[in-house]
Amino acid sequence: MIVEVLPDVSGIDRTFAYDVPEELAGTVKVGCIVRVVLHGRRVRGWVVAEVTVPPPEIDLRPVSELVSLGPPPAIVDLGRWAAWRYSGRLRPLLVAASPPRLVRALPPALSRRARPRGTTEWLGGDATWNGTLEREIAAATVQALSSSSSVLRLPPAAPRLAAVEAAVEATDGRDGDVLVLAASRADAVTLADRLERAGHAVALQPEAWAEAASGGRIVVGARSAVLSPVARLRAVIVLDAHADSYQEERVPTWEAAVLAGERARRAGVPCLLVSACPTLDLLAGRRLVTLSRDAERSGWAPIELIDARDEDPHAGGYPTRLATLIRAAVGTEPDRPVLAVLNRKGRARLLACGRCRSLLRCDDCGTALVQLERPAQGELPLLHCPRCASSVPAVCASCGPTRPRIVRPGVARVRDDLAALTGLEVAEIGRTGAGPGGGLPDAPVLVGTEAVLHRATSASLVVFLDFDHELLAPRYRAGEQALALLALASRVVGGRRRQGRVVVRTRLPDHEVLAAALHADPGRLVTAEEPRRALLRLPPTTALALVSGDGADEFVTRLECADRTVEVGGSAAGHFLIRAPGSDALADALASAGQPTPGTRIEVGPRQV
DNA sequence: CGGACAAGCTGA
DNA sequence: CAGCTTGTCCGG
Repeated sequence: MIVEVLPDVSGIDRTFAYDVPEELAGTVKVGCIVRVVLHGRRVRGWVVAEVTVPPPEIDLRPVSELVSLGPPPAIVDLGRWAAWRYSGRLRPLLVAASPPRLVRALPPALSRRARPRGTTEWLGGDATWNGTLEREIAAATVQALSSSSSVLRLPPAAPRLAAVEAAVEATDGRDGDVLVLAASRADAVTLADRLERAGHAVALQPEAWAEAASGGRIVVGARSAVLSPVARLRAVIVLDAHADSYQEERVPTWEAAVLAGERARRAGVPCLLVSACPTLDLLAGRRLVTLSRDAERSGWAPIELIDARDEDPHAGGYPTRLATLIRAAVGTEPDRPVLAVLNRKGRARLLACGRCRSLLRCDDCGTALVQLERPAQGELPLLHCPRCASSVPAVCASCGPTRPRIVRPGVARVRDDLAALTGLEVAEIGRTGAGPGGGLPDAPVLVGTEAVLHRATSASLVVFLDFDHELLAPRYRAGEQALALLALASRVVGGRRRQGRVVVRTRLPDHEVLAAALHADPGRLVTAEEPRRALLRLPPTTALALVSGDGADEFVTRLECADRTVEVGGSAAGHFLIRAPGSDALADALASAGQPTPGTRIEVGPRQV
């Protein structure tokens, strides 16, 4: 037997043929991790194919050793598809699909145990929900599962466990296992724990890789679990499918929700995407199932707007109403903290009119304008729109020509300002640090970047100190990402049922993202966003890729010769934005340009555009 | 990636 | 021209 082996060596992007010796003949299969001698080195690699015709005039070396079991053949194939779809190498996908530690043999498969119906406990933060909502979620889940590909819109604070259990139960008649993806490792751990306590056998990925492969368990994990070795699937569920964390940040920049759809399609099983705020990309080509208006409303927190245009520009700091709201929340719920969320550090500054303090935005597309150069003495500055690439003089929509002022919260000052304003202890928390024993600091008010929303499990109030940085971020998905933040905040405070509140300080109180959250109707953002995307020819109307790095120039030149369906736009120095009519056309076009030279980065579905 | 080997540079 | 660096090629 002869096999093709892909070495686990980062610089090598091709396979080599090896001979399988007699003693390994029964055990070496596609997906296995083997050791081979390559160029005098002993390296690991994956068996990616069995070959019937040996390459001519090469005396083959033998496979030295079987190192570990690896992804099943169907996952090797899925990895190949993803490498094509995201114009990258297969190796990173096989790394993600492989067990974290060596696996020599699989544990026994679990036989299915019948669980008595109706005994499920609703645990943890879901305790305040009554049974009516769970029944509505279960019915919607069953309805969604009747389509091969659907989006279930569940409000942020709704018990996602109800949807997972309903899906498990509804597909009980079929053979195989349910695969559930969660947006973060922490979420996956929590979900696995709750499912186990409800009596299910669970294989948490990646550590229970072998258990997932042997079958009979619900397979739960974060992004990479979409490549877990489930031999027989009966459904795939992606929770919080809108989350950015589902996209791999290194190239190839594959998206777990996209792979989940393809995996389910190949297995002929339903793929259910669950999200409080489905993006246009998720909705494209899928059936949308929603709850009743009442049920959806109950899962979003009430949003309170603070119009920053009303603030006295000379007073500085935050308005007193903010202090009132924070003190009230601390007073009524002293055991849950107040979270104050600051926009990410180092983001672009916004410009506001020096007179009326309203933001200076592009007349054509609404993007925040930036000031690239200092104006000449006595002249009004020229402002630049990063999206339209046009330059306009500084003119305020309501007061005419104006001298712009930079709006940026003094990052270091915010904590002191809030402490002075509220008279409460305010602690600053970052992505990791602070707090004894890795927990959150024990202060009634916590300030940090959006990471605080991921780190705190519960809060009485979430305050977005300057939401305009999210609303107007120079990325086409800014609106969707901003709504996702409001959804996350709604979940952390527990929606309407837990009397949680979300306060948003903004100069754009009529923005459709805020309207969507205020009305607990994410569809409002979709309606507003759809025509804009079509007009500006952005996804899902088109598919994008960003080519950068050393070989970008050369690669893009070859691409333009090889394929006429794509459109190449240069943007920042050395970066090229590639636009194609769809993701398949994009992948084919990029593949037709041949192998990019080392140092060329191809980011399919770029996030920062 | 990392070893092999060739071409290029330096100093006596 | 030995001895070293730098660059390019290629792997079964």
